[in-house]
Amino acid sequence: MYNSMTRRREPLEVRDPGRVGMYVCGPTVYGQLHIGNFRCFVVFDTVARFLTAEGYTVTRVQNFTDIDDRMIERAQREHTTVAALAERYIAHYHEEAEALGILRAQVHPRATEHMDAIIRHIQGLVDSGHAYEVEGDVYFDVLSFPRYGALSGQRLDEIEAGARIEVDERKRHPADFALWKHWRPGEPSWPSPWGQGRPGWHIECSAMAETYLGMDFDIHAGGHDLIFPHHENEIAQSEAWHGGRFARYWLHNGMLTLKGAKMSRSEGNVMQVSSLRQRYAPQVLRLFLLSAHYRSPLVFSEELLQSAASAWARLDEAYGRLTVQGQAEEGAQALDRRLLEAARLAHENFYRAMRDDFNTADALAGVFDLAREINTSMGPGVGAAATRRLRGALREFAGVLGLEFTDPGELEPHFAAMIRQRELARGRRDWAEADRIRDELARAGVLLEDTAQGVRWRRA
RNA sequence: GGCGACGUAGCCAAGUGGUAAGGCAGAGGACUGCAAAUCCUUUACCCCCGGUUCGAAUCCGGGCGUCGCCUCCA
Repeated sequence: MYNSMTRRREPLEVRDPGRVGMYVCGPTVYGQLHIGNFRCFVVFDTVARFLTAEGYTVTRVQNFTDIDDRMIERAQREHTTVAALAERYIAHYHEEAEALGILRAQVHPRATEHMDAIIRHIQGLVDSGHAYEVEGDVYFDVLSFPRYGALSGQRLDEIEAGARIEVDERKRHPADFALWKHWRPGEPSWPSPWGQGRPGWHIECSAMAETYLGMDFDIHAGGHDLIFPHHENEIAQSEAWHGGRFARYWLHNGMLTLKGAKMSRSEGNVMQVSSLRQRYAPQVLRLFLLSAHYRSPLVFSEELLQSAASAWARLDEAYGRLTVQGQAEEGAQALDRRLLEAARLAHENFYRAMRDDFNTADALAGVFDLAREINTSMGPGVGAAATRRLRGALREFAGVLGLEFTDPGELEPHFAAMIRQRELARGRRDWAEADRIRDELARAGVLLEDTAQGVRWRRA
C-alpha cells in the first residue's frame, strides 16, 4: 500500500502481529456533512473491512472534533451551546454513516473528553522545550523539531516565504502553531497550567491516537487536504515529546470535486448525503465512491451517480438470480464446474486487486466478470451447492466493499397465484389478460421477466 | 513563488516495460406475443514533443492542461 510519508508502495508490516491499529481523522461537528467528507470515511471503512477479511484484528479510532473556532462561531450564531451543537451533528454523522454502511469505529473519541491527555501532552512539550507560552497561549516551536516538513515536503524557509500565514509577532516562527488557546469571553474553556482556555486543532488527534493506539501505531488516515499542516503538526507534537515514530503508514484519500473545485463546506459547493440518499440507494453512493482509486481525485456528478445506479442494478440482479434459481439436487456437472471456476477466478482477482493498495476499481472488475458469468450460465439446472458457493462469493466481495445485496425474500402467496394465473392466460394466448396481470404486479413492486427457462420475478 | 497529484474510448475508470480490465451510454444482432432482463458483436493515434530500450500508456527530459496543499478543510 502507498505510504504518503515515503511516497512509495510498501508491504504492510504491523507493530503487533495480527493486529492493525488505525486512526482516521474525523469531522469537525459544526454542521451537515457532505458526500466529500464521507468519501474519506467510506474509503477507510473499506480498508478496515478488507484488513479484517485478511485476518487482522483491526482497531479503528475515528475522532470527532467537538471544540474549535467554527464550532464556537456556529453555536453563537445559532444561540446554542458548543456541546449541544456537537451532540446534534455527532448524531447526524452516525445516522448518515450507518446509512452508507460505514461500520462504527471501535472508538469514536471526542476532543472535549480527553482534556487531561491533551494538557498532559502540551505540558510535556513545554517541559521538553518544544513549546512555549505567550500570554496564556501555548505554541509549538517548529524549529525545535528538525524533521518538521518530512510528510508534506514543505521546508520551513518556504513556508515563511509563502506569506499566507498571518504574522503574529509573538510567535518565534511563522509556522509555529497553537497547542492551547487562551480563553476569551463567551467561549467554552478548561482549566490548565496556562490558565483557562481550549486546545488548538492538531493536539487532540495526537493525544487521542496515543491514548488508544500508542506510539508507532500502524495506519494514520485522512483526507489529502490534511497532510499540511494538520498531519505534519501531529507528527511534530507526538514525535517531539515521545521520540520514535508516531505512525507507520500514512494514507490519504483524494478529494471529491464539484464544479471544478474541491467539495468544501467553507466553499459551499457541497452535496449533502442526506439529500442524495433520497434519490440514490446507499449502495449506489458507495459504489460511486469506490469506482475510482481512493487516492485519485473524483468528480461528483449526477450522471456518474446514474451510471453507478445502473451498475449496481446489474450486480444486484445477478445476485437475485442466485436466490430464486439453482435448486437442483444434482446440478449439471459441466455448468456447475464452470460457475465454480468463475467464482474461484473472481476471488483471486478481487483479493489481488485489494491487496494492491486497496484498488477497489480493479477489484470491482472481478465482481462484474463473475456477474456476467452468472447471467450467462445461471439457470434451474445449476446445483444447489454451486449456487450457494456463488452466493457466498458475491456476498463476501460485497461485504468487503460495504455493499449489501437486496434479498428478495420469499414471494408472497397472492403474488405467486397471480403469476400462475398469468401463465394460464399466456397459455391460451390471452395477451391482454397476461399484460394486465403483469402491470398490476409491477405496480405492486414485482417485475416479471419471461425467459426461456420460464417466468422470473424480481422486486423493483 | 514552494510542495504534490493527475491527463487512457462519448462519459467514468483499471492497468508502473511486451501492442489496452471493468462499468455507464450508443449502434448492430440473438432471444421474446409484447415488454423487461440477459447474452454476443462493435467503438482507443493511451495530452504533445524529444530521449532510453529489441520493445513504453508504463522509465527519463521538456512542454501544455486540470486539480490539491501552503489559511479552516475529509
